[in-house]
Amino acid sequence: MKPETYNFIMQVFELARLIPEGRVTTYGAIARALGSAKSARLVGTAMIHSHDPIYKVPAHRVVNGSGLLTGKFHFADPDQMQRLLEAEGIIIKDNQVQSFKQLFWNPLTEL
DNA sequence: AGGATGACGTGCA
DNA sequence: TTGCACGCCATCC
Repeated sequence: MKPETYNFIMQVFELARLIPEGRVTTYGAIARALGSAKSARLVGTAMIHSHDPIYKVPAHRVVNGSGLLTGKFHFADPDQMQRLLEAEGIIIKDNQVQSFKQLFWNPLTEL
């Protein structure tokens, strides 16, 4: 893996760790916060590497722009993402975060 | 080396 | 409002 990419992934991880409990953010928001607005997909790609617990990344708090749990199948157990969110008080229905707009944490305006 | 793929987002019908 | 096509760019095959 290229050094710059590794850096990018590290930045994604660091930002993701700042997401407050009970709040969620999106791949696009993280991409913009890191200055790569057009690379939202890379954030998703980066999150795949977050499965390792040494990174301590709350990957479950990152959803797509519609508040959908698109990455749930990348967890050890597909239901884990929803359970983790519900454990933080977030309501999930049909793979979608309820009151997403209120729970959304914008790294640009709230950091 | 080159094409397909994807934890995305936006625009348009 | 819902669905689909297209742009992005690192990774995978």
